[in-house]
Amino acid sequence: MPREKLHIRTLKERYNVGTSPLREALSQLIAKDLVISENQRGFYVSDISIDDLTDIYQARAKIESLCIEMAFQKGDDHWEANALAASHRLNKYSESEHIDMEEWQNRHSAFHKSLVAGCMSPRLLQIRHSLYEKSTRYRNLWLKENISNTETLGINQKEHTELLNLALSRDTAGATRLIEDHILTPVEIIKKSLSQL
Amino acid sequence: MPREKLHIRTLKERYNVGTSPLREALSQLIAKDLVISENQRGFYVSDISIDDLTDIYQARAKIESLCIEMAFQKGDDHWEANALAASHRLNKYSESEHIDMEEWQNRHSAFHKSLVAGCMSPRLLQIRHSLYEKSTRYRNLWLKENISNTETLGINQKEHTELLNLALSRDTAGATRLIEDHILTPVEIIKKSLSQL
DNA sequence: CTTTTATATAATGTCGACATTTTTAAATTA
DNA sequence: TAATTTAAAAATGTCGACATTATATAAAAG
Repeated sequence: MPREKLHIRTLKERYNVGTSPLREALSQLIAKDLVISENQRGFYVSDISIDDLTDIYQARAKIESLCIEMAFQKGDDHWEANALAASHRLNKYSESEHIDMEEWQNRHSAFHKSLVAGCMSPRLLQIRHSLYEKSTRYRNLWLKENISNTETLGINQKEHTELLNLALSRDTAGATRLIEDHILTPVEIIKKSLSQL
Repeated sequence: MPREKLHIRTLKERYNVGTSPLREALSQLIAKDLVISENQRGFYVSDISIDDLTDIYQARAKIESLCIEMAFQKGDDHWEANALAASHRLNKYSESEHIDMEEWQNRHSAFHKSLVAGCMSPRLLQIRHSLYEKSTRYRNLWLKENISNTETLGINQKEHTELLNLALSRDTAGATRLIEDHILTPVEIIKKSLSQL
């Protein structure tokens, strides 16, 4: 849980590893902003907050928008084809009878990834991925609320097909506006979940 | 040097530390993309390349542009005042007799930082800083070329004052165009330095 | 002479013990 | 009783030794 102390001794026993690998693992989590360390005072799970939530999602929206803008400039036939394929996979699964949330998430993120891939910038894509990972704890709150909410999933789906059409017609202004809204949509719902904790 | 092997034994002796702190230091350098590690095969200094150079600088240009755009929307009186002050400090030093490159760099980055600070997004500013650090090895090549080049420094200075004016008049379109050019200017020069290595 | 195999050498990564620092608890003092 | 000091306990971070893996060298086979 956020702000929870991470005792070296406990973690060593839980994962059956020594000091070195454990501390290196924690180093990697620090790089992902999931863990915080104070010198000589140990490790803690990073805190979460509404401010942090909004900052991350706004940054994500802007970065995603930027990647899409660049992708619309540089994207070639293969980019279009891959986006079309990813959209199809997501569409089919969203219409299926029983929806496994993990599989849906995979296809969902694969679709968005196929769109931004056209920007051809390893660094921007890396930044985008990093922000996505940082939003995971908040996204999980959204998933718990909407695990069986078919209505919001339907709206979501409409936005995806619209996004694909905007991509194929290279409507940059429309796409950037839509994607920013699309990403920011869950924020208000998550805010409520957060204040209930 | 890029691609150089980093031997644990050698580093331990050089810095008089044990295994653990050394490996954690290397972990931090890996997070900064300055070091690469292959499992059971040790650590290496990250490679540099023209592709990487252009990618980093283009990403920097876009992120800086984004931060400025947001700062122009959200910036208040204090933001304007701080930018004005930072500009003044940079201006005065650029006109001074003897220029110490380190001090110039401090004032230079402080000026740009004062502009983007208005965006009020810790995450975006963190991303920006991270990219700036990643460009350091390439920037050093530029500095070696232009350490005593007063002409390029003069052009640079004009752009800075123009940027401040655009900020005070909230000319977003003009500022984003200028800042992207401003950041990308050194790229061609660095490319030449790189191909000479 | 080249390629493959076996051996020796060197380097990496992991572990548990130890020294240092922080935290908790008790005792003393105001 | 509250605050400060002192002592005990617990946790962190560092070190050097050891086991494992990769590399370099030498021998053997084709």
